[in-house]
Amino acid sequence: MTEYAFARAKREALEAVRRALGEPVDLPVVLPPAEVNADLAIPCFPLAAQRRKSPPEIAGDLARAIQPGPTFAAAEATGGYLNLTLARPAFASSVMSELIRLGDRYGSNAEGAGRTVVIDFSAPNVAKPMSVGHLRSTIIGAALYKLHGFSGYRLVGDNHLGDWGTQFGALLHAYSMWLDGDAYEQDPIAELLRLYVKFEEEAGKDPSLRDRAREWSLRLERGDPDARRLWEEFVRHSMAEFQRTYDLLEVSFDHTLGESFYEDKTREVIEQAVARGIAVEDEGALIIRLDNAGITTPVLLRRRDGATLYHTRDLATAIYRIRTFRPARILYVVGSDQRLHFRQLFAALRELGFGDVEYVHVDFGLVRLPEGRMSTRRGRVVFLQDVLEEAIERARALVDEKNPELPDSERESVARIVGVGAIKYADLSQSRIKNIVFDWNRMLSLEGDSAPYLQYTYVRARGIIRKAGDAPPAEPFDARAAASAQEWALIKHLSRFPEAVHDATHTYFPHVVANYLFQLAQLFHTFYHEIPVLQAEDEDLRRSRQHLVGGAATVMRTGLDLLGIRVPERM
RNA sequence: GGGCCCGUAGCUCAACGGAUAGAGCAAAGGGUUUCUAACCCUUAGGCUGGGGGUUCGAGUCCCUCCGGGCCCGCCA
Repeated sequence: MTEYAFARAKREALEAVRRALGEPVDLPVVLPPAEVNADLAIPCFPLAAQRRKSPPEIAGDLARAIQPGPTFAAAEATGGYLNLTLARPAFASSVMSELIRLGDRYGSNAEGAGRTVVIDFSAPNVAKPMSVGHLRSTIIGAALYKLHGFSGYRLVGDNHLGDWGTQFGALLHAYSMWLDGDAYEQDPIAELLRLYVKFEEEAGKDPSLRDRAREWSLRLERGDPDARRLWEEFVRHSMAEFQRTYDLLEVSFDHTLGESFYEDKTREVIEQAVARGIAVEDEGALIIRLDNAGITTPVLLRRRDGATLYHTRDLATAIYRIRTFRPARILYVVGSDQRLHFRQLFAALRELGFGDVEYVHVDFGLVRLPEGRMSTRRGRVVFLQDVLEEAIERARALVDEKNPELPDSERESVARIVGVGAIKYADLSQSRIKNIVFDWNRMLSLEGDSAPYLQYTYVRARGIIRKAGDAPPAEPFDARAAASAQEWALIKHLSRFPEAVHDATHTYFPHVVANYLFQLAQLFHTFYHEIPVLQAEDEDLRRSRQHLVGGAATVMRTGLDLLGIRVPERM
């Protein structure tokens, strides 16, 4: 497997220290703060106690022991830190040739080779429009999908539609009572939403409606043709509606196997649990106790009335995935309000003998409105489609203003790329753990720390390359193109892209990549402002700077692609 | 009542246990005859919710209190 220049430098730094000490110590290798004139630093404090020497003494000894060589040009001690300065020409040239050689594969690795990851994401509920709440799972899941692909995993993206359960009983009943045929004809999902809200209102006044809903629910489960036909119609209408949103988001799935797909697979789960002796009757229901795993709330496999529950279906789903895809890892990109549910699910799977799969609940905070939690039932909800359309509209207004000379069709496509990118970036640029209070202006921001800022970086870089006529990259890389602070900072940052990708994949935090790219954008804009490329003093320098610009463009495009964000050539 | 998560500049957020905690927005000022100003450069802004502890070193780990969010067998 390839070791990138930055990782190699860190490894060599440690090895140099080990050689100097004559023993295999393990120390952190960190980046010195900006005001320190060095490229890597090793804190020597942990060595002090055992050696009965002060950290500055040890750092000083090490600095003297490490002679300038092909990797490090200088070593010096500042306080308890050993500060190392990279040999610029060699390092710059390594980074640049990696970039040329790998192109848009730069940053990728083969860690996942031969392993399969199943990613369960998006999973909207049928018969309801997607709200901005569903955006998170969809976008975080899509990013993790690409990130794992970049690490060589075989990928299975599965949209686990909420197309089953008691809510369909309510909907079927409401449909039978209050359907407005014309409205349904016009916009089926809007009418189904109205029916759902209506049912909740009426059931609040007359609880016996819940019994009607249960009856419909039972008819559906038993395969009653009328109930079944309507349900299939609801699913079909919903899928068509979802597809419009997925098209805009440019998200796709390898499978869309909703909960209903597993309905006939729950019996085997129950039998297996009973056979293994882990399922027990309790108050008429069938449960799995998880006290051994430190979980006091048991999993419910079967209700008193014989119906299965979502836990049962989730178990059947996991088992089906394990048998069908043989995954090393299954990711569930689902909100943190379901943490307990997944702890239970994973513990139950281990009890059932499926313990050799790595299960991860990639949880994220809720999207709330300023006035409180979103509630479809109470009409307090922001629809995803509306947000996307508004974003594209705002982006279009801006393109029209900034670049009226672009052809109409290009302005349209730029508006889409920028608008949708802004939405995705607003979500992916912050840690997924925290709750988000939805704010139109914040989510649709097109300046500062936002997708367009990063896209504009690419556009500027591409502008230079285009004007230069796409000349082949300069090799060897001219050392003078790493001489200024701006150039050197940019090169060093480019060298850290593989690490950012790696960290994001391992922690399931796409924002690590987003933050990396934002920094890249800042460094590039500063570079762009102060370092002439096309007007460089001579041909060698010009071509090497051009090469650097090209590398920044490639990394920006690759990184944004991993986040599911596209780049325009002009904007 | 029990459990989990969050609390960092006015606002929204970053920060593998490492040096003087950084950005964006908002505020004040400056920059375009030179590769796209959706940009760049200044300035100002902090007891990292409070209090204890562990560590050479804590925004980060542990305990506790306060504030907010979420969850706690017959919904998903």
